[in-house]
Amino acid sequence: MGELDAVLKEKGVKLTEQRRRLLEKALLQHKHFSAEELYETLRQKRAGISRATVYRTLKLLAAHDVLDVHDFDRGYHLYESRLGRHHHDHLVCLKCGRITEFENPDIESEQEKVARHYHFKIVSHSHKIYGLCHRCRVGN
Amino acid sequence: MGELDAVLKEKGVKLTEQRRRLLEKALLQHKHFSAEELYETLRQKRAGISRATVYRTLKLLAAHDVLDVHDFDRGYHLYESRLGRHHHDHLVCLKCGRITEFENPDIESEQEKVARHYHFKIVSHSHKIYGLCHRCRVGN
DNA sequence: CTCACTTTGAGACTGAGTCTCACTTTCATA
DNA sequence: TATGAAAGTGAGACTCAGTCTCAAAGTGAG
Ligand SMILES: [Zn+2]
Ligand SMILES: [Zn+2]
Ligand SMILES: [Zn+2]
Ligand SMILES: [Zn+2]
Repeated sequence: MGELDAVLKEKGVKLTEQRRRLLEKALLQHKHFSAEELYETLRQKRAGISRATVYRTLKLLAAHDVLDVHDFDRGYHLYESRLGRHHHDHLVCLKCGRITEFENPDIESEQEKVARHYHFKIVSHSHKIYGLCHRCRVGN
Repeated sequence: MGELDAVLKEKGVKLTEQRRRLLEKALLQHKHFSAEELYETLRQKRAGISRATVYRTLKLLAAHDVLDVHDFDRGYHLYESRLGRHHHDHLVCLKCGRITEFENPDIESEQEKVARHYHFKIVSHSHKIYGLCHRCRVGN
């Protein structure tokens, strides 16, 4: 966590006690998680962090590129740590909800071509493919 | 509108008076619109359609592929008619909100490769590139 | 007609996320 | 160590897009 501490300090983000406790849990989650899930986990561990702080901190971390935020049409956001990970996009199963990650350099570079064509400066992008995953296809 | 009538009938969707009035307005919008915007327009024209019916009908039309629904991180959805249009994806300006459409066959076919690789059956996809549009870059 | 089925509207309700504001913590400077 | 401005926090009120309820109205086959 010392590394993270440094990363955040560099960005001018104070690592308060609440934020440290939140990060400890958030970074352990090896998959996508929601604000409410995280809040509930922290509440049960008596971590002493309010719902407001959970939402505020997740937003802050996302703004500083420590977390990615995803909207998979569930009515709430899912978060995912970016630390030590490559950019990737997602396949979302409409039946079981399973999320599969993929990386495709050709798509990434085509995007840049598109942006160049429109004189558009890319800041981020979101590419989601919805459908049926391997397991869910079988029954169809 | 006779064509649309046929399209809907075929899908088992009754074209009631309210739905017809909603479609009349929705299909005239040549750009992306929100449910509230549409409701407000209809209300001002005294079209006699409730908010509940607007939301219900938009959902119904989206389910039958008459409309596309987009989430551009505004906290509400935008809709767009699919009738007589090609599939396209979007560039979204973070500063002025402008939405630009693009079509890129290479990205589309790479997506299919990705899906094939994961034995995933694509139903739909959403590809959004966020950043600064041509006009907004100038000031930066 | 008639009866079952569908659609509609007014307004209550939901739920993720934000805001307020009094209180606490942090930290630079004295 | 003292001090005060600035930043962070918690409880709970609030927002607001979207959904639900249920009584009333429309539709349509027989
Ligand atoms: Zn990507
Ligand atoms: Zn991911
Ligand atoms: Zn596409
Ligand atoms: Zn579009």
